[in-house]
Amino acid sequence: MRFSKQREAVYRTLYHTDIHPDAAWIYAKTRETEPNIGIATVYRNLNELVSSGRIKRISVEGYAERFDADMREHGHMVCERCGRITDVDCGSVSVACSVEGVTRCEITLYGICDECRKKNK
Amino acid sequence: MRFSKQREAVYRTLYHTDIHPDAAWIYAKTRETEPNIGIATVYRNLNELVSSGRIKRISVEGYAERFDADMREHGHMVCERCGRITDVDCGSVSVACSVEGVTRCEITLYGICDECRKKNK
DNA sequence: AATTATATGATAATCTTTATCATTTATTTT
DNA sequence: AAAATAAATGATAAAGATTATCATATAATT
Repeated sequence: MRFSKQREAVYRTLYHTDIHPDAAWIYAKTRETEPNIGIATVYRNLNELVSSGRIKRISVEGYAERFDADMREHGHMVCERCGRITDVDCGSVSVACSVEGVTRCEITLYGICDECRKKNK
Repeated sequence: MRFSKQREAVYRTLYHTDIHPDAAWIYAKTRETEPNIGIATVYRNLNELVSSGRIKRISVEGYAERFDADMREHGHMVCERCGRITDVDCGSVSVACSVEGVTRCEITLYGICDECRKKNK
């Protein structure tokens, strides 16, 4: 796999955020430094970065697919009100439900995040 | 919430399968007993059944949203080759990574299912 | 420098899901 | 039981997300 200017840029965009963005956000953000990049290139590179194990795809109910460049083992907490995703340490858990043939374990918590809880109280 | 013939039919279709199907499958299947039901009605009812806590929505990478009428606590194993979803007992796990504000915990394992492993050996 | 392979950007196409709206079905009220 | 109200339906348009296509551009190899 060649590391083109565009692939580099997409990766860098994702690497420098912790908001677990979707492709549209990554596209807009990457355009700030790479103004001619096309949306297809963003999707293409996200897919290739996922295939090559450099980033993770996160599937969340009710939202477009989101991405994460943090490859350390961790879970996600999805706010059902604002959609924000925050990292959760679930390191020890994946072992507990290991099954034959499993390559990875995704743990996703749904609920209301700190920010949203504060707003409503 | 009123339980119309159509809502009943959609629910029954889902209740009687363990393949964790998507809306298109549920639509086709429900049409066998309810030949005039429209796809919009299927989506509408799936959403309402989810909201009212009668069924679960399952978000899986690379597939349309899928649904499950089994409300007992369990995890899912998604086959990366054939897309099949099978149930996994993870009952004790959700407690282990509880976080403030969390309402539910989804555990999804990705890997290669039994069937697919057999085929390749 | 010529050849080959890979990546790009624009855009069309596809797939999934939701919105709209006139009609139908069910429930309440009179 | 008829009229009035509320909710659900089905057809289809619209929206949103993602992939496919393809001519062009860029990089690697010979």
